[in-house]
Amino acid sequence: MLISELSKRTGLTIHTLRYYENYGLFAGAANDQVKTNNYKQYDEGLVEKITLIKEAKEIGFTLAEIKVLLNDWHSGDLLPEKKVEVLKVKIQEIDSRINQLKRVRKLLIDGIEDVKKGNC
Amino acid sequence: MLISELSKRTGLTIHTLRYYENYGLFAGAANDQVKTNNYKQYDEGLVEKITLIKEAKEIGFTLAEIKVLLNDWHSGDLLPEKKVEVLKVKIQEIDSRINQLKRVRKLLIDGIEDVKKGNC
DNA sequence: TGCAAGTATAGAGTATACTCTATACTTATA
DNA sequence: TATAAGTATAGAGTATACTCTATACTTGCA
Repeated sequence: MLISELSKRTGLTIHTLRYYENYGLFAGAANDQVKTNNYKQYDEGLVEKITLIKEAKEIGFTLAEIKVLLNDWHSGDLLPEKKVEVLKVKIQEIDSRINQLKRVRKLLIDGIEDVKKGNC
Repeated sequence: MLISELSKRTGLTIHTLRYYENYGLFAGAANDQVKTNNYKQYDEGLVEKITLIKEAKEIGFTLAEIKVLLNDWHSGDLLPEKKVEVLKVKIQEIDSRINQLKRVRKLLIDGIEDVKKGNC
């Protein structure tokens, strides 16, 4: 598909997609058969990949972190044990974020109690 | 206390503290008795307040959101019911963040299974 | 064929949140 | 009393992640 369809499918603007492509998060490829233009084709699988990028960003990973993760993942030279390890580290990061959110959640719950008791 | 101590107590640099103060997240006050300088005094309670700011930032709230929250909180004209409501909204935001993290966590767990099964 | 719409590339501009520098004044200490 | 360290203010610079503009070429459709 061309970039405008990729944009529709992912909900990201063409500008953002081009920014991500230049950043190195993914790549389209011009069709060698077509000599008249340099239009890039993006394949189906990218939709899921970009959805993952969006999700990772929303939970607080930076583009730099996401890039490393994706590149490690797709470089053939990462052994299965290494892949499992990479995932486990990310899971730990997520767990500590969840715990931090729970701590703040508790502070807010306590805040409600305080307000109800007229303590503030 | 003066700004350098506030910096030590909160772990934020003097620059960052001044940035936050200019941004309107809190304020120190010069001592009227002292005419020779304009050094600002920051009181004890600020340490906790700034710790809260740090925590809120880490879980993804922007300075703008934090400012609104703090200002609402300390403006006398917020009724207790309103305060409870503000807190409940923030708790919901935290809950949806936790759920998003759990979704991604599950993706990663599935990823480990896939690697172990040799699916990728 | 004309022309609107799509694509590519390069580069400028923006928002957020710092981070650093310069300048000037004040305080503490050897 | 010099001088190093601390403080205040203003403003410039930086990093991240876009977002927009300009330019030029290509394609699709009336």
